[in-house]
Amino acid sequence: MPGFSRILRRTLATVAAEATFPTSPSAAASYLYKERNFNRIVDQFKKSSALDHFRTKNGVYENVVRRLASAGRFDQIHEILDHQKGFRDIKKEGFVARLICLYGKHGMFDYARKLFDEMPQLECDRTVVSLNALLTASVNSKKFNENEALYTELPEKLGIKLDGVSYNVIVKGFCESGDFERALAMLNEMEKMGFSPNVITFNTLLNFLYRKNRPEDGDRVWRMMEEKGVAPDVRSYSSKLVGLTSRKKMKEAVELIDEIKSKGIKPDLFCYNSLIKGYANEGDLDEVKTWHKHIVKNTEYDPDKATFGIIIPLACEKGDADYAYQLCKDIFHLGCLIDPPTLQKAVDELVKQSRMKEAEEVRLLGRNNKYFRYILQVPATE
DNA sequence: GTAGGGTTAG
Repeated sequence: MPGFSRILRRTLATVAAEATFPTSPSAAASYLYKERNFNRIVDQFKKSSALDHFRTKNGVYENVVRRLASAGRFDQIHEILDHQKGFRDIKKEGFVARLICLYGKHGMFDYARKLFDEMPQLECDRTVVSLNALLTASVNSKKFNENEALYTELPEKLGIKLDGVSYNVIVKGFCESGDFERALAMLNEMEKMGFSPNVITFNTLLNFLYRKNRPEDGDRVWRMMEEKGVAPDVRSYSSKLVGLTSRKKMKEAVELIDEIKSKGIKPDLFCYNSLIKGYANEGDLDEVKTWHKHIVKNTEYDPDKATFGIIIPLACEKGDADYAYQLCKDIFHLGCLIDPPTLQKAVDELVKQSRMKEAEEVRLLGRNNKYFRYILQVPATE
């Protein structure tokens, strides 16, 4: 009875976890990454927060808050973040800025604002750092347009001067709300205030424009960046690549890859995946295979979830079951994440071609995935 | 410790 033994093992593991209450910050963190029960997570998170070093581990905070948010457990997000007020770090602005951002990432702007307003009572100084965190929270909560006062009136009211970071957040806000003209106007505004747009400012704009299919405006900003003597980095180029590949300008995209290299910049997985996506959109399985091989052989990167998510559906569509099957094995060999629907497509294609043994194998790989147990359907064999 | 890419495990 495999089902029963699994339940038994899980129960024993839980008992063991409770018995060996993690007292070191990193043990506490790794417990929280693994724990699946939200009530236990919240409880354990609050206890762990008492450990000084635990509170420096932003990764666990991000992870736990994100998981709670995707389960809609916003009360519990507030519960664990509000609990942080009981520790001395709450007097440190950087720590509070982190909390403000955490609220903002999941649409909880009102909580972010409340915490910002409470900072004086918490004996925590407010500078441009926490103001920027609040601005970021309003952008991430998509409340940017409603919150113009955050960058117009609030700085003056508190005697805080905006800095370059602030302007980059404001530019992002206008991009997110689709207002390219105001985003551009903000470049002039920031220069007037003595802050030069940097590569982050330009990348924010380029990413928005090329992704939203506005290549002419993208190229305009690119020229502006060159005029200002700001050197593009790999992220600038990968935005430009998206602009080319989404318009199926594959020849230019490949040339751009060479240009990147000639500048001494290493194209990263984002670049290669966008190239592969372009070829996949054209249904060109041969080119997709070529670039997949290129990643494996000539770069330091491993194909990732995004790569497989593009290639497997195409391989299935083209009826190349061998390739799809090989890719599925690669996923588990690399221990990488994959969307269940993608994997299901591979199973379906194998079944369609009556390759039941391989279909079953992929199904089992899905079930034993180290990150997640996928329940994949494969018709029972007679 | 606040700013830029595509996802993210209930």
